[in-house]
Amino acid sequence: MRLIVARCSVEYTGRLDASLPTAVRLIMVKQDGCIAVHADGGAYKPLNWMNAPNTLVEADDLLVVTNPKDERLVIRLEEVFSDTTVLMGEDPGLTKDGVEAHLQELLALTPGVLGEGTVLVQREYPTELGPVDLLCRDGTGVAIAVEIKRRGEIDGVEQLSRYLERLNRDGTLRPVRGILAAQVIRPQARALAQSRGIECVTLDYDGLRGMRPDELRLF
Amino acid sequence: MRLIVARCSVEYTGRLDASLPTAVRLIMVKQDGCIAVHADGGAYKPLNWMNAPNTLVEADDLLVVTNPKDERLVIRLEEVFSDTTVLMGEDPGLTKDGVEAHLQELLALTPGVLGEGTVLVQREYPTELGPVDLLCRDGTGVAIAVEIKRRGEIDGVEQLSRYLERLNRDGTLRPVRGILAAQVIRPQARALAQSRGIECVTLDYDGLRGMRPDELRLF
DNA sequence: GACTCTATCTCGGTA
DNA sequence: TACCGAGGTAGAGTC
Repeated sequence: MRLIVARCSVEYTGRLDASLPTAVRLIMVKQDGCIAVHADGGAYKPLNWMNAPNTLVEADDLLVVTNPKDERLVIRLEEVFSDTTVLMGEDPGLTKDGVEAHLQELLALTPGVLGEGTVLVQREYPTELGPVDLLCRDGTGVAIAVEIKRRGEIDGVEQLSRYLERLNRDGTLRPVRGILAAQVIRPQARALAQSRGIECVTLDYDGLRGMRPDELRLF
Repeated sequence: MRLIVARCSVEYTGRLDASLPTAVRLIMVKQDGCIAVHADGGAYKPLNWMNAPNTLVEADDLLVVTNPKDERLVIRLEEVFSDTTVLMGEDPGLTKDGVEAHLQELLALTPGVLGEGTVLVQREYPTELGPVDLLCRDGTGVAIAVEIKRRGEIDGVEQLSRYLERLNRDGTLRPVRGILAAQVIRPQARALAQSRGIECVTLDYDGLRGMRPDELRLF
């Protein structure tokens, strides 16, 4: 990784046009060729950047980065305060715990929390509009489409509504109940769900984890 | 801005749990207190980060960052290769051209591209659910709600559907046509739009810019 | 503070 | 490659 601290101005042309007047900034050039220009505030977003794959040409006081999609980043260096290169090697990468996929996995193992007698039919049940997270049947045999979210918001209700509309066209499934299952559900999402006859279930991630049959046996 | 290059491991707990095994990385500590940990690949996203406002406590070989939302980032420094601080000052910030707001501006000037005789009634026409980008009337006087996007996706269709549902309750407007106008429109969005009777119009940003009356007069 | 929506979204998965 | 969906989305604007 190459770290340049310099007074510079930057122009980007591509998906839109953006320009950055002169100031002192950090320019990060990474091993894979991608570039980010950071100011001294706001952790996340670079002011300007260019992702790999791209081509970096250095000429005089200019850094010109172009990519196959005809995007172009031009950095004019006006005063370089430091320019150092560090060898870092491969990164082993991040492991995450608690994303939507884990919720789905856990809920698939314990569908009973959606109601006494509920059993799993299929995960990622396909429809024309995309896969339903879980297809279940309740204690009386009625089909349930379950949309799982970490945070239940209005989008999730819309998504489930679209699936339900499609699933209810299928005579072998109809009528299909809808359940939005999430760790927290926003009042607005709850209201919209109710107005469409969609049920809301709040999930307790640690609770679900505790109910996994394989883990129960350990204690 | 403080730049630390170090062999380190990182743990984040908060909205989820994430952990990063030992490797050499760049740790950026910015003036506003926010922190980002970068590997030597992938321009945009830090591996881990913590936005302002937060509290940084440095103790021995640990950097512990906590914020009011009970998120916590712990960086264990195992070998520090460099640790430098640079003064950068305020950044004048980025100016952009070609974002959705510009599309809206241009389309408001040339509503005719939505159909012969179409005229603008109002930009940002308010509804209970938020403002409709453009309210127009077509050549025959029928109202049109226009949702403008750079990229037309399924969310845009949902958004416009909600607006249309509200607008059609208004006797002075009803019936209201819906148009999704975007530079590119995804097939799924197009399909959903069609099933809801919403029309799709593809916009050419440079073309629109060329049609602006004030610019036409220049040539 | 809560809500809404844009984004050069990024990133990962899949067909 | 394009499409689709999740994200610790972030960030800006509004109320």
